[in-house]
Amino acid sequence: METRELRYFVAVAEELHFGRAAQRLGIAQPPLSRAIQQLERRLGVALLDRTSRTVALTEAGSVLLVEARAALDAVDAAERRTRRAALAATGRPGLVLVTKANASSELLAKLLDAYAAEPGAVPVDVILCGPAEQARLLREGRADVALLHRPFDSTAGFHTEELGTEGQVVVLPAGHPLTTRSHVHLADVTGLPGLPLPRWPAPDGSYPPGPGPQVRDHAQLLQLVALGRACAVSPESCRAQLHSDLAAVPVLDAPQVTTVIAWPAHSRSRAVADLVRTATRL
Amino acid sequence: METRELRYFVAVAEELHFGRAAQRLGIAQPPLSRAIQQLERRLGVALLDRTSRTVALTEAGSVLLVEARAALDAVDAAERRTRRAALAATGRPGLVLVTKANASSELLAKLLDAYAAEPGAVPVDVILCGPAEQARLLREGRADVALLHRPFDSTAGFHTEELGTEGQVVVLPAGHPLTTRSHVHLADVTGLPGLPLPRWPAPDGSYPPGPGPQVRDHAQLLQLVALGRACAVSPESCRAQLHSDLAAVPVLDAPQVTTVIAWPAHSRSRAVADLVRTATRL
DNA sequence: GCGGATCAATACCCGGCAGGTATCGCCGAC
DNA sequence: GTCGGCGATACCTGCCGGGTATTGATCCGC
Repeated sequence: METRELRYFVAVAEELHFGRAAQRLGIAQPPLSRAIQQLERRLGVALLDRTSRTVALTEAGSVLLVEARAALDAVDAAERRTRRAALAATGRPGLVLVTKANASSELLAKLLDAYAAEPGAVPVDVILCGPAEQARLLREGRADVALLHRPFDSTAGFHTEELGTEGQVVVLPAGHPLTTRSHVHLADVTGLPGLPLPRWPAPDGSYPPGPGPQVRDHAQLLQLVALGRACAVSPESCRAQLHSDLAAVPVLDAPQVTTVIAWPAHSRSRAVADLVRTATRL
Repeated sequence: METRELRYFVAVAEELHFGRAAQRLGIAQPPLSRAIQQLERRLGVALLDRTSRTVALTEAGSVLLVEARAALDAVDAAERRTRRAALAATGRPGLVLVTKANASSELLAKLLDAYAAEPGAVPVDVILCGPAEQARLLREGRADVALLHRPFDSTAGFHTEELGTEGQVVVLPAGHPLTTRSHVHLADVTGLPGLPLPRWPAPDGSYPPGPGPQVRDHAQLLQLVALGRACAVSPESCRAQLHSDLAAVPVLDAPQVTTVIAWPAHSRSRAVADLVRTATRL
């Protein structure tokens, strides 16, 4: 299978419409029809159920859609990492580290300091992004290493080392009745009147349905909490960033959050290895 | 980048010889030279240092070699999983589970029994293979789910659930002086006179240099121990398979072994999800 | 129920590119 | 110096990817 065929199939599978898919690919519709037919013939598998009016994925087709996206990601990552390696060899060999904005900032500062003190350290660019974006950047070869937080972030496809574990707290507007408690349970904070938990975007950028406000990052969320429009359950290290109008109370039965440093499974970079080693020694 | 180009590049990078690579690919040498030149031009990156007598990988080239292999694996896995999905839809929807021969057999039996009792269970084929082969089979789409053992097996690229943790024992010929001890430490069993630890094959099938005998699976290893040619440090669940001519003594400071159930990150199979759920409830 | 609209499939043509053969140019070995 | 091995170049050919025109089938409005 050639990547061209996979790209064509993904386009059709996503559009479920040969004409639109062809337009998106910048080719005419007949060659696209033919390419998909060839792909099906070579695989010996029906990928699409098509009537002359409608197109639907077969069971095998929906498997291929997922797998083809993964394979195309791998090809793109190969290209990008090769380009990065060439740059690193000739010019400025820098690392790109990606982490969630407002998360583990203390750990991050310690890590960057400790790594910078290592012999042979290279400059590290830090990218701050919304949750669930880190994995994509790392997978696409746009970043060399990431700080992820289990169980929120999936670490599938990466090598990881655990850096630390912490409990979670509920962040509330200062003066809320619960802030007098020394601790609470999850059941105490779900469904608080007027303080719903927020909705985070799914990996595809869409928001699940529900009552809470939509948030893209932690700063937004804290602002909404301060406004009395939401409450938040967050790792306790976020306490360092709370203003006086916010209060945090430990949630005893919330899952422990593990911060891990993650890098692509095939990284051959000396700098990444050094950074990881530094991180594990913190 | 097309998979054809990647395949060509991998062949040249592995052979470091255009003529032999072309032969391996079943094409003539000139088109291969041209294809690699095009690839380099499109990437804007030198991949190979070539004189008219010798070919060597550049830094970027060795990155691409690793990444290209991973990308080609992903493409092949996409093809195989699609074919499997088509078979499952039309014919006998079976699962393929792969595990190390002689490992976790009790757990495996319990898992298969429990899963078979689930409503909607499908037949499960079990593949037993040598260590480090499981990950390959799973990655290549030849198996749906695997039992892996951390820290021996890398779980990079898979979703996993932990099933249990156990200590390790040293397996010795019956009557060996150490068998009278209630426990030992790692230092006690490395470098035992005449009883070296064995050498396991690397992922590429080659053996590291060293004194111990080469083994491919656990049964071979136990046989060598019985013959007084080696000793073995293994998870304690292997005790169930020891004959009377072998003895096991706990090793206090050997790393804990965690058995995990692993499946490809993009699995959409209902049967895999059921099996995993069953496993976590054991 | 009929005509038009819509959409995938088919028919057919063209140009580019993958692949082949022949050859060159370079370099190391003897 | 000559020969042999190896990658690059030159040039040709046929296939295949892509284009336009058209058909055939289904849904929809009236």
